Amino acid sequence: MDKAYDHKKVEQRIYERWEKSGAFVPEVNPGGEPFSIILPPPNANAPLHFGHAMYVVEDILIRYHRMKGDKTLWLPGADHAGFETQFVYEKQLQKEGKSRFDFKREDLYKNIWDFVQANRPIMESQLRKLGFSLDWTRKKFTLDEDIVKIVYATFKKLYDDGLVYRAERLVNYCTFDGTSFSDLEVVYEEQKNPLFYIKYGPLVLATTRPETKFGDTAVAVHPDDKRYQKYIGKEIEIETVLGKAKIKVVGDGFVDPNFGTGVVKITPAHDFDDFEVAKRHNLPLKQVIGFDGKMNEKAGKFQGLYIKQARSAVVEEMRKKGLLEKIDENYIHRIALCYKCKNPIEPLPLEQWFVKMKPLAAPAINAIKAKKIKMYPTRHTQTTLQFLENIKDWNISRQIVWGIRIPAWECSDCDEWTVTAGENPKSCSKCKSLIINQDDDVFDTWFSSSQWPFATLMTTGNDNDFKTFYPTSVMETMYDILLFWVARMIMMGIYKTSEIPFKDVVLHGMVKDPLGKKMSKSRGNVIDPLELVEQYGADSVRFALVYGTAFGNDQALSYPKLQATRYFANKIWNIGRFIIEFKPERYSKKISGKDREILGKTEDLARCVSESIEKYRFHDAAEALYEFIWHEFADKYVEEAKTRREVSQIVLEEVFSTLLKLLHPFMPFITEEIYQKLSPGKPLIIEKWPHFAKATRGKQSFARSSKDESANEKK
RNA sequence: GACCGUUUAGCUCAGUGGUAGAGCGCUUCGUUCACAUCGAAGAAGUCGGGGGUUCAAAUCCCUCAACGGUCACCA
Repeated sequence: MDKAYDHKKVEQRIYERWEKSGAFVPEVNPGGEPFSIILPPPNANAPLHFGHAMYVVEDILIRYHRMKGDKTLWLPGADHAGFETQFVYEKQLQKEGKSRFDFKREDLYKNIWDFVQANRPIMESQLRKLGFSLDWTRKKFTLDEDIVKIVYATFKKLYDDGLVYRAERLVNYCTFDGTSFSDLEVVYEEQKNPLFYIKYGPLVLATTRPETKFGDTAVAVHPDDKRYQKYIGKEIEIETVLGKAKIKVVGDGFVDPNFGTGVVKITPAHDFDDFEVAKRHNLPLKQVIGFDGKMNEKAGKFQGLYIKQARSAVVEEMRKKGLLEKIDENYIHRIALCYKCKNPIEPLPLEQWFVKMKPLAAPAINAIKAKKIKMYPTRHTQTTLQFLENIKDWNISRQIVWGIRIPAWECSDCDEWTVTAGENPKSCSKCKSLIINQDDDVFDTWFSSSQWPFATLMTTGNDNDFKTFYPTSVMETMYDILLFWVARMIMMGIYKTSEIPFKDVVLHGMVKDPLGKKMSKSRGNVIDPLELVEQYGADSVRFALVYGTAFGNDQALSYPKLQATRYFANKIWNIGRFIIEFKPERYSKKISGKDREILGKTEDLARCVSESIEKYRFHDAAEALYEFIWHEFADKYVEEAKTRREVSQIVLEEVFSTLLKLLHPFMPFITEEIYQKLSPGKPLIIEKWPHFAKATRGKQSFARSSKDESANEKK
């Protein structure tokens, strides 16, 4: 054996051997209890980031259960990541001086498809380099034909059940990206913007958006506001930048008499509140901003100006006409931004497909409250319930091409929609007209993702997989997509299969840069996990991510910690070297008190590690392993063994072999490599998990209790 | 505005009622015999502030503060 551990000589060779031997497929334990995790599918278009490296905790669970003899499945996949991927692709087009509008729909789709197919293998090889024991024979892609078929069928079922409807509503529209978004994809930012006080005939009102005034169809005041009661229900004459006009005054409780002047302009086509007010008072919708982000013909001479230009132009005109009473320059409010390009989101009226969420949320709420689905750390339960209890209908239409095209056709004769489970309809389902056109839009990528657990297991090619592995045991991902993904999987899973999609939701924290800042491309502080794997070895990176931070908390990437875990790997290597290569002459077959003691403590460690893994307290397990292997086994037992007259090689090897097994889920490569040298034959990955008696030793953590005992010994 | 998280040794962080811990850093010593990627010893903390419960609080309760985050339609 080399004097120091060299991961570069080991990792790839070991991984290939595991994969070829079939160790990753559940059939390796045919008689065991099912244990399954569906890997959150990484975006197919991009290399992995540090969040993905945190999937190491899934590998720990999988390897632990595999060694325990469970029929264990970890199913990998890739996500087409609709808008995200198209966005990346469009950036690339931009560099070439092109835009998506230079291509026909089919060509653009084909190009992105090729782009994704070229990138996907990178991501998959990276998962291998991290040592993840995924069953590659069952890998799925969100655009696989059989997956798409299931997504279509779900949409059809929702439609038939009256849970999907098409309606013209205000949607969150990004005029820069040219698509609408769901509420979750809107981010809010505090900004200081001028608040303009505008004269409306006899009234004055405050607004941040004077350019939308062409879309006003009323003015609202609070019904009890004495100042304005005489106007309610009447029309007032106002002078505008486009000349004289008449406008209705309505009384509505939503108006806060204490804000501004207590008068609000009602612009139903461009404001969510106003849209609701308009519904209550039967006010018309007047759209003055187009989907291109420019003022339309209803804005008169301001037509063609972008929103921001129009705002200053209108303000300037109002100033000239004396319509501007004052400007509050220090007004701070929150404005809606596109989560991706950070430009303002425009509320615009658009016909879209919506999913009625309340009926879907109710059973999900019940499942969580009844503890059929549990969350770790538990604090996330409240967040999820709060979201589900206040849920609104979900806009699932996206105006992009990269995704699953919505299987709905509009009749050009009767305007009725025909929805199918994917097949092309011959004619309109209502009037039988032959002239029908498919919706151009595609599904929100989360709509298909929400079906991932059952969609994958139904399409592995193995008919028993769904029956065997659904509901899955654990859904593990980062907490930032709890609402986007996990909550929706619960709802769609229960809707489609009448069963929960998974039992335990386990959520890891964010890996931040060494200064504790979130990694992001714009900040330029992104660290490639694979570079660290190259430098420190996969085992060290894995262990560093689990060790030293309570599971579920955010952590800053720490180079000292990576170095420490690499030293740890080297320490283990050298313990192995000592036991395997430096056999002194004085070994005996007698088992001494010291031997019995270390055997007992090792059993305690096995219990501690097992219990910690099952409670998703991976950091406890890692710390116990680190402490025991280094400071108990190596520093005390092995050191002392050098000076003893007689040493039991059997105990030495037995304990060490147990330690390798316990450590294997965390550091699979080095443990496998040493294990093969210690006892060539059966791969460690499918060895039996160490046995331990059920009895507990009290509440103290293992690491501490072992320390206390050694302190006592000295006395 | 509501909710959540964090606040413990110089740094990064464990620790949910019973005499304050780890890694890194620092000090001293040792070690040619598995490992200098080693070993032994040590210095270092009013556990954010204040109040309360308890025989006992870093840990439970109340309150305040700072930082981070999530959700919420206020023009």
